[in-house]
Formats: sequence, structure tokens, C-alpha cells
Amino acid sequence: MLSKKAQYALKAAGYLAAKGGANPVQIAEISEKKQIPLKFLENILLELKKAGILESKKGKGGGYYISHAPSDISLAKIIRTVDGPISMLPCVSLYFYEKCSDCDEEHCNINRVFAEARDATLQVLEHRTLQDIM
Amino acid sequence: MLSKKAQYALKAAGYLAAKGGANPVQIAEISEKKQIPLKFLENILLELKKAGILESKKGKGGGYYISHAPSDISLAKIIRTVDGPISMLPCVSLYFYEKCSDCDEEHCNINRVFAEARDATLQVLEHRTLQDIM
DNA sequence: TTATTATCCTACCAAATTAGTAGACTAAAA
DNA sequence: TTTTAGTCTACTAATTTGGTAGGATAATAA
Repeated sequence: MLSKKAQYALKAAGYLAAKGGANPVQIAEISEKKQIPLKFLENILLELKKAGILESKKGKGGGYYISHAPSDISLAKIIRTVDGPISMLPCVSLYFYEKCSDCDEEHCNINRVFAEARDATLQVLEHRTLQDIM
Repeated sequence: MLSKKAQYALKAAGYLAAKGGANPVQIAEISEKKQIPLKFLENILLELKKAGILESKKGKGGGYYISHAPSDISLAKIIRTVDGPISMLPCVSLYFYEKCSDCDEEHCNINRVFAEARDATLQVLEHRTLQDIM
């Protein structure tokens, strides 16, 4: 399951996408409209910014806005940024790979099946973008 | 990500499947061969039994064995038994559905995308069985 | 230049979950 | 009736999750 953090991230990013390009929206507005705890949302948006998904402007008239066209920001990227791996096993993760302790990956069938599952999931999440959830 | 518990469950069930039908295998043997902490494995196998995936025999010559043909036990069922939902959001879960607080499911696009992701994942995990990981 | 606005950043905290352990109990064989 | 092997309840330590607090910093406007 996605963490609350990831769910909030998707909602917030979707909201910003709907608001259009370089049009700064304040954290407070997103928090209120999307019912996300303000201080928690601060952390989340900052993370999304550091990942290059959002940009921000400080001071009066400032806020957050998306850095690319909505159709260029995949849901997979947002999820990875806040939750880490999408795969169900570390040893089949593309971005967060970790070797499993005692299995030979060449011959491990569990491995193989979960690589299939990963591909199936990513087929959706890499191609669905903010465009699809605005 | 799958919990350690789910990973252990898959390994143990795969081992039992490889051992064939009504052929009781002791917890200790599985624990040793698959490198799973004994007492933890006890709990896991008991859960799998209660879910109808395994059967057991007590006393000398006892142990655990799979209750159906390996090809009749899907990986999805094992995962759900020990980890709960496979979906990424409660509101698209088939077996552990929970309404989301403030989203209208008829019109929620996030919802719709994650139902797609769920279907893609399940397409693999419902059709892949112990047969595939023995 | 100084007040105001709004993001940035570090650190903390409580509750829940995860990963496992302990130990007594029960049923089946030998 | 002893041994064997699963059953069951309860506990615990470590980690993760879901937040909060409060000051620092940067941009704008009076």
C-alpha cells in the first residue's frame, strides 16, 4: 500500500497540475483544499522539489508549481520520490535494488515472477502521469 | 514491498510444493533449509493453514504440507493471507476495501489509475502459482 | 531599510507496524 | 506414558509512519 505521504503527494501534485504551469500556489491553499496537514505537506512538497518535480518561489506571491508539463511527470516518479521502491522485492527493484541474502538471482523463480509483476505495474505507473489525475 | 513475513511464506510454501502432496515436512526442516527463524515460521505456517493453503499433521511423522495442487495456489492468495491488500490504495482493494475519506470514487481519477495498476499486478499474481516458484 | 510573506530546514515525537521470542498446551504415535 | 511435533497467547525490541515545533532564509513591498 502507498503511505499517506505518497497519497498526499499525488493529490498535491495533481492539484498543482490542474492549476497550470508557472503559477505559484501556496502550501496553505493546497493544504486546505486537499485536506492535508500543513506541516506534513511542507515536508512533502520540499521533497518533490528536490526531486525536480516541483519548483518554488519564496516571499509574497510565492508558492509551488510543477516544473514540467503534467504529461511529463509520471506517477511512478512521484511514488518513488516519497515512498521508495515500487517493486515488491528489493532484488527486482530498478531504482532501489538490493541483493537478496541467500538466493541466486539467475535461477530464483520467485525473483522472476516478481520481476514480471513489477513490469506489469510499471507499465501503468510509468505511463500514467499528472495529466491523468488532475 | 512485501514484508519479510510474506517473503518467508512464499519460500516456505514453495518448498512444500516442491516436496509434493500429502508429505508432511517439519517446521524445523523448512526453517533450516530456507533460513527462516523457527518460531517466526511457526506463526506463518499456522496462518497459512488457517487460510486453507496448508494442512498439518501433529505428532511423530507430522509436519506441514500443501492442501491443493501447486498450480491451484496463487501467489496472490499467499500474499493476501500474510500481508493483506495487494492494491496500492485501500479504495481500490478487492479483498480489503476501505472507503477513502474525502474522495468521490465515481469521479476520482487517482482511484481509476490505481485500479488499473491493481489489475495489471493481479494479472500476474493471480495466475502465477506455487507451480511457478517451486 | 525594515516589515511581511512564504518557503526551507533540522530536529523532535507518539503511535503503529514489523520482525521476532517465550513458554505453556494439545494431539498423535510409538 | 513418553516422545514428537504442531497450536496458541502473549510479550518485546526495533523500525517506520504520520505527524509537529520552531527558527532560518529569501523575496517582495512599504
